Amino acid sequence: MPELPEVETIARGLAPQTEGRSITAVHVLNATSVEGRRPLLETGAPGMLIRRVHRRGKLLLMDLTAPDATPPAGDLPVNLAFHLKMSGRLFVYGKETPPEAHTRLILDLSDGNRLFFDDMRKFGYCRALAEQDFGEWAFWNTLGPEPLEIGEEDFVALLRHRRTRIKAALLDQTVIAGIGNIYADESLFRAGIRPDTACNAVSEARLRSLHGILQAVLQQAIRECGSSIRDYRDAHGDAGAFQNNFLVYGKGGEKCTVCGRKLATAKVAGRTTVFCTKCQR
DNA sequence: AGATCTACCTGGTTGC
DNA sequence: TGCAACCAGGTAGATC
Repeated sequence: MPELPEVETIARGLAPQTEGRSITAVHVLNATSVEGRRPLLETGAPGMLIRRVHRRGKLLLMDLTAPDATPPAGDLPVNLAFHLKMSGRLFVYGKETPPEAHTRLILDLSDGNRLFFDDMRKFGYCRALAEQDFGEWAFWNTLGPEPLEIGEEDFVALLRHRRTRIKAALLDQTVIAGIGNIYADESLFRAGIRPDTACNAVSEARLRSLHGILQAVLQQAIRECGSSIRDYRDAHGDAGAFQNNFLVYGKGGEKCTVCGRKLATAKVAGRTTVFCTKCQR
Protein backbone atom coordinates (compact mmCIF):
# COMPACT_ATOMS: atom_id res chain seq x y z
CA MET A 1 0.00 0.00 0.00
CA PRO A 2 2.61 2.45 -0.85
CA GLU A 3 0.83 5.79 -0.97
CA LEU A 4 2.32 9.22 -1.53
CA PRO A 5 4.63 9.30 1.54
CA GLU A 6 5.91 5.78 0.94
CA VAL A 7 6.60 6.37 -2.76
CA GLU A 8 8.29 9.67 -1.91
CA THR A 9 10.49 7.85 0.63
CA ILE A 10 11.38 5.17 -1.90
CA ALA A 11 12.21 7.76 -4.56
CA ARG A 12 14.49 9.65 -2.15
CA GLY A 13 16.24 6.44 -1.15
CA LEU A 14 16.62 5.23 -4.70
CA ALA A 15 17.90 8.49 -6.17
CA PRO A 16 21.48 8.34 -4.82
CA GLN A 17 21.69 4.66 -5.75
CA THR A 18 20.53 5.05 -9.34
CA GLU A 19 20.88 8.61 -10.63
CA GLY A 20 23.84 9.01 -12.95
CA ARG A 21 23.98 5.30 -13.76
CA SER A 22 22.93 3.91 -17.06
CA ILE A 23 20.84 0.82 -17.62
CA THR A 24 22.93 -1.96 -19.14
CA ALA A 25 20.30 -4.69 -19.37
CA VAL A 26 16.65 -5.37 -18.59
CA HIS A 27 15.40 -8.75 -17.36
CA VAL A 28 11.65 -9.34 -17.39
CA LEU A 29 10.86 -12.21 -15.03
CA ASN A 30 7.09 -11.77 -15.11
CA ALA A 31 5.42 -10.49 -18.26
CA THR A 32 2.34 -9.09 -16.52
CA SER A 33 4.51 -6.73 -14.49
CA VAL A 34 5.27 -4.80 -17.66
CA GLU A 35 2.58 -2.40 -18.79
CA GLY A 36 2.61 -0.68 -22.13
CA ARG A 37 5.19 -1.47 -24.79
CA ARG A 38 7.45 -4.26 -23.61
CA PRO A 39 10.01 -3.94 -26.42
CA LEU A 40 10.48 -0.29 -25.52
CA LEU A 41 11.49 -1.42 -22.04
CA GLU A 42 13.52 -4.48 -22.98
CA THR A 43 15.44 -3.19 -25.96
CA GLY A 44 14.95 0.57 -25.65
CA ALA A 45 16.01 1.12 -22.04
CA PRO A 46 19.48 -0.50 -22.17
CA GLY A 47 21.98 2.24 -22.88
CA MET A 48 19.83 4.98 -21.36
CA LEU A 49 21.03 7.08 -18.44
CA ILE A 50 18.93 7.47 -15.29
CA ARG A 51 18.92 11.22 -14.84
CA ARG A 52 16.41 11.75 -12.06
CA VAL A 53 14.19 9.67 -9.76
CA HIS A 54 11.06 11.33 -8.45
CA ARG A 55 7.37 10.87 -7.72
CA ARG A 56 4.03 11.94 -9.14
CA GLY A 57 0.98 10.75 -7.20
CA LYS A 58 1.76 7.14 -6.33
CA LEU A 59 3.94 6.72 -9.42
CA LEU A 60 7.69 6.45 -9.08
CA LEU A 61 9.31 8.00 -12.13
CA MET A 62 12.77 7.57 -13.59
CA ASP A 63 13.67 10.21 -16.15
CA LEU A 64 15.98 8.82 -18.79
CA THR A 65 18.24 10.46 -21.32
CA ALA A 66 20.70 9.23 -23.88
CA PRO A 67 24.16 9.13 -22.22
CA ASP A 68 25.48 12.01 -24.35
CA ALA A 69 22.59 14.12 -23.07
CA THR A 70 21.26 14.78 -26.53
CA PRO A 71 17.53 14.29 -26.93
CA PRO A 72 16.87 10.63 -27.65
CA ALA A 73 16.52 10.07 -31.33
CA GLY A 74 13.62 7.98 -32.50
CA ASP A 75 11.77 5.46 -30.41
CA LEU A 76 13.59 5.45 -27.10
CA PRO A 77 12.11 5.58 -23.61
CA VAL A 78 12.46 8.91 -21.83
CA ASN A 79 10.79 7.60 -18.72
CA LEU A 80 10.20 4.50 -16.64
CA ALA A 81 7.08 4.70 -14.49
CA PHE A 82 6.62 2.22 -11.65
CA HIS A 83 3.29 1.75 -9.90
CA LEU A 84 3.82 -0.38 -6.78
CA LYS A 85 0.11 -0.91 -6.11
CA MET A 86 -0.14 -3.01 -2.94
CA SER A 87 2.96 -5.13 -2.67
CA GLY A 88 5.54 -3.64 -5.04
CA ARG A 89 9.05 -2.91 -3.76
CA LEU A 90 12.17 -1.46 -5.33
CA PHE A 91 15.67 -2.27 -4.08
CA VAL A 92 19.19 -1.91 -5.33
CA TYR A 93 21.35 -4.97 -4.69
CA GLY A 94 24.86 -6.03 -5.57
CA LYS A 95 25.24 -8.18 -8.66
CA GLU A 96 25.67 -11.36 -6.65
CA THR A 97 22.19 -11.15 -5.14
CA PRO A 98 19.91 -13.66 -6.88
CA PRO A 99 16.25 -12.96 -7.74
CA GLU A 100 13.76 -13.74 -5.03
CA ALA A 101 10.53 -15.68 -5.45
CA HIS A 102 8.63 -12.48 -6.17
CA THR A 103 11.17 -10.61 -8.24
CA ARG A 104 9.38 -9.49 -11.40
CA LEU A 105 11.91 -7.25 -13.12
CA ILE A 106 15.62 -6.52 -12.86
CA LEU A 107 17.49 -3.56 -14.31
CA ASP A 108 21.25 -4.02 -14.51
CA LEU A 109 23.07 -0.75 -13.78
CA SER A 110 26.40 0.51 -15.08
CA ASP A 111 27.95 0.54 -11.57
CA GLY A 112 27.47 -3.22 -11.30
CA ASN A 113 24.46 -3.08 -9.01
CA ARG A 114 20.97 -4.11 -9.99
CA LEU A 115 17.54 -2.61 -9.38
CA PHE A 116 15.01 -5.25 -8.33
CA PHE A 117 11.29 -4.78 -8.73
CA ASP A 118 9.66 -7.29 -6.38
CA ASP A 119 5.90 -7.63 -6.27
CA MET A 120 4.25 -10.55 -4.54
CA ARG A 121 0.74 -9.81 -5.75
CA LYS A 122 1.68 -8.86 -9.31
CA PHE A 123 -0.62 -5.85 -9.34
CA GLY A 124 2.21 -3.38 -9.80
CA TYR A 125 3.87 -2.54 -13.08
CA CYS A 126 6.73 -0.85 -14.85
CA ARG A 127 5.82 1.15 -17.94
CA ALA A 128 8.44 2.48 -20.33
CA LEU A 129 7.38 5.64 -22.11
CA ALA A 130 8.72 7.43 -25.14
CA GLU A 131 7.76 11.08 -25.49
CA GLN A 132 4.76 10.31 -27.66
CA ASP A 133 3.41 7.65 -25.26
CA PHE A 134 2.36 10.07 -22.55
CA GLY A 135 -0.47 11.41 -24.69
CA GLU A 136 -2.07 7.98 -24.84
CA TRP A 137 -1.71 7.09 -21.18
CA ALA A 138 -5.09 7.83 -19.67
CA PHE A 139 -4.01 7.30 -16.04
CA TRP A 140 -1.21 9.84 -16.44
CA ASN A 141 -3.32 12.37 -18.30
CA THR A 142 -6.17 12.34 -15.80
CA LEU A 143 -4.01 12.41 -12.68
CA GLY A 144 -5.22 15.13 -10.31
CA PRO A 145 -3.08 17.76 -8.58
CA GLU A 146 -0.44 16.97 -5.96
CA PRO A 147 -1.89 17.32 -2.45
CA LEU A 148 1.30 18.95 -1.15
CA GLU A 149 1.35 21.51 -3.94
CA ILE A 150 -2.26 22.52 -4.22
CA GLY A 151 -3.25 25.72 -2.43
CA GLU A 152 -6.14 26.01 -0.02
CA GLU A 153 -8.43 27.86 -2.43
CA ASP A 154 -7.89 25.36 -5.22
CA PHE A 155 -8.37 22.46 -2.80
CA VAL A 156 -11.70 23.83 -1.63
CA ALA A 157 -12.79 24.50 -5.20
CA LEU A 158 -11.86 20.93 -6.12
CA LEU A 159 -14.27 19.41 -3.60
CA ARG A 160 -16.93 21.98 -2.77
CA HIS A 161 -19.46 21.13 -5.46
CA ARG A 162 -19.01 17.39 -5.68
CA ARG A 163 -21.88 15.13 -4.73
CA THR A 164 -19.71 12.10 -4.12
CA ARG A 165 -18.64 11.10 -0.61
CA ILE A 166 -15.55 12.86 0.60
CA LYS A 167 -13.48 9.74 1.15
CA ALA A 168 -14.28 8.55 -2.37
CA ALA A 169 -13.12 11.92 -3.69
CA LEU A 170 -9.84 11.77 -1.74
CA LEU A 171 -9.17 8.27 -3.07
CA ASP A 172 -10.01 9.25 -6.65
CA GLN A 173 -6.63 9.79 -8.32
CA THR A 174 -8.23 11.99 -10.96
CA VAL A 175 -9.44 14.37 -8.25
CA ILE A 176 -6.22 14.50 -6.24
CA ALA A 177 -3.18 12.24 -6.70
CA GLY A 178 -1.41 10.04 -4.19
CA ILE A 179 -3.87 9.49 -1.36
CA GLY A 180 -4.83 5.92 -0.44
CA ASN A 181 -6.86 4.27 2.28
CA ILE A 182 -4.47 5.02 5.15
CA TYR A 183 -4.04 8.74 4.65
CA ALA A 184 -7.68 9.27 3.67
CA ASP A 185 -8.91 7.77 6.95
CA GLU A 186 -6.24 9.42 9.10
CA SER A 187 -6.82 12.86 7.58
CA LEU A 188 -10.60 12.70 7.83
CA PHE A 189 -10.40 11.65 11.47
CA ARG A 190 -8.08 14.51 12.34
CA ALA A 191 -10.34 16.92 10.45
CA GLY A 192 -13.42 15.60 12.26
CA ILE A 193 -15.23 14.78 9.01
CA ARG A 194 -17.23 11.60 8.52
CA PRO A 195 -15.84 9.72 5.49
CA ASP A 196 -19.30 9.13 4.03
CA THR A 197 -20.30 12.78 4.02
CA ALA A 198 -21.06 14.21 0.58
CA CYS A 199 -18.37 16.72 -0.38
CA ASN A 200 -20.94 19.43 -0.98
CA ALA A 201 -22.33 18.90 2.52
CA VAL A 202 -18.99 19.73 4.15
CA SER A 203 -18.66 23.40 5.07
CA GLU A 204 -16.05 25.49 3.33
CA ALA A 205 -14.36 26.12 6.67
CA ARG A 206 -13.97 22.38 7.26
CA LEU A 207 -12.64 21.84 3.75
CA ARG A 208 -10.04 24.53 4.46
CA SER A 209 -9.16 22.76 7.66
CA LEU A 210 -8.92 19.42 5.83
CA HIS A 211 -6.46 20.96 3.37
CA GLY A 212 -4.04 21.90 6.13
CA ILE A 213 -4.51 18.65 8.03
CA LEU A 214 -3.99 16.51 4.93
CA GLN A 215 -0.77 18.34 4.13
CA ALA A 216 0.44 18.06 7.73
CA VAL A 217 -0.30 14.33 7.87
CA LEU A 218 1.45 13.65 4.56
CA GLN A 219 4.45 15.75 5.55
CA GLN A 220 4.79 14.06 8.91
CA ALA A 221 4.53 10.66 7.24
CA ILE A 222 7.28 11.64 4.79
CA ARG A 223 9.48 12.80 7.69
CA GLU A 224 8.93 9.42 9.32
CA CYS A 225 9.69 7.55 6.09
CA GLY A 226 6.13 6.35 5.54
CA SER A 227 4.02 3.72 7.24
CA SER A 228 5.03 0.08 7.42
CA ILE A 229 2.24 -2.40 7.51
CA ARG A 230 2.72 -5.90 6.22
CA ASP A 231 5.30 -5.82 3.47
CA TYR A 232 6.15 -2.18 2.85
CA ARG A 233 9.84 -1.32 3.09
CA ASP A 234 11.70 1.68 1.75
CA ALA A 235 14.56 1.55 -0.74
CA HIS A 236 16.97 0.57 2.03
CA GLY A 237 14.75 -2.25 3.26
CA ASP A 238 13.85 -0.25 6.35
CA ALA A 239 10.41 0.11 7.86
CA GLY A 240 8.82 3.53 8.19
CA ALA A 241 7.45 4.77 11.48
CA PHE A 242 4.23 6.60 10.72
CA GLN A 243 2.15 3.52 11.54
CA ASN A 244 2.84 4.40 15.19
CA ASN A 245 0.78 7.54 14.64
CA PHE A 246 -2.30 5.80 13.27
CA LEU A 247 -5.39 6.96 15.13
CA VAL A 248 -8.00 5.01 13.15
CA TYR A 249 -6.51 2.99 10.30
CA GLY A 250 -6.67 -0.70 11.20
CA LYS A 251 -8.18 0.10 14.58
CA GLY A 252 -11.84 -0.77 14.04
CA GLY A 253 -13.43 -1.80 17.35
CA GLU A 254 -10.74 -0.12 19.44
CA LYS A 255 -11.42 2.96 21.51
CA CYS A 256 -11.22 6.41 19.97
CA THR A 257 -8.15 8.15 21.36
CA VAL A 258 -10.13 11.35 21.72
CA CYS A 259 -13.54 10.36 23.14
CA GLY A 260 -13.16 6.71 24.09
CA ARG A 261 -16.07 5.50 22.00
CA LYS A 262 -15.58 2.34 19.96
CA LEU A 263 -14.33 3.13 16.46
CA ALA A 264 -16.78 2.14 13.73
CA THR A 265 -15.94 0.12 10.62
CA ALA A 266 -17.80 0.56 7.33
CA LYS A 267 -17.28 0.22 3.60
CA VAL A 268 -16.91 3.51 1.80
CA ALA A 269 -15.97 3.54 -1.87
CA GLY A 270 -15.44 -0.21 -1.55
CA ARG A 271 -12.68 0.15 1.08
CA THR A 272 -12.62 -0.69 4.72
CA THR A 273 -13.13 2.59 6.52
CA VAL A 274 -12.61 3.27 10.21
CA PHE A 275 -13.98 6.38 11.88
CA CYS A 276 -15.43 7.72 15.12
CA THR A 277 -19.16 8.37 15.08
CA LYS A 278 -18.79 10.99 17.78
CA CYS A 279 -15.69 12.89 16.69
CA GLN A 280 -16.47 12.79 12.95
CA ARG A 281 -19.67 14.35 11.69
C1' DA B 1 -22.64 11.53 -12.36
C1' DG B 2 -22.00 8.32 -9.07
C1' DA B 3 -22.45 3.87 -6.86
C1' DT B 4 -21.63 -1.03 -6.93
C1' DC B 5 -19.61 -5.15 -8.45
C1' DT B 6 -15.90 -7.96 -10.43
C1' DA B 7 -11.30 -8.99 -11.83
C1' DC B 8 -6.54 -9.05 -10.97
C1' DC B 9 -3.08 -11.82 -7.17
C1' DT B 10 -1.06 -14.21 -3.20
C1' DG B 11 0.06 -14.89 1.60
C1' DG B 12 -1.78 -14.55 6.10
C1' DT B 13 -5.56 -15.31 9.18
C1' DT B 14 -9.83 -17.29 10.70
C1' DG B 15 -13.27 -20.82 11.09
C1' DC B 16 -14.82 -25.46 11.05
C1' DT C 1 -4.02 -31.20 11.52
C1' DG C 2 -6.01 -29.83 7.13
C1' DC C 3 -8.36 -27.19 4.30
C1' DA C 4 -11.75 -23.90 2.70
C1' DA C 5 -13.23 -19.26 3.06
C1' DC C 6 -12.12 -14.77 3.52
C1' DC C 7 -9.35 -10.56 3.64
C1' DA C 8 -6.21 -6.64 2.13
C1' DG C 9 -5.70 -3.10 -1.47
C1' DG C 10 -5.35 0.42 -6.38
C1' DT C 11 -7.14 0.58 -10.62
C1' DA C 12 -9.89 -0.73 -14.77
C1' DG C 13 -13.99 -1.95 -16.70
C1' DA C 14 -18.83 -3.25 -16.83
C1' DT C 15 -23.46 -2.35 -15.30
C1' DC C 16 -27.24 -0.03 -13.18
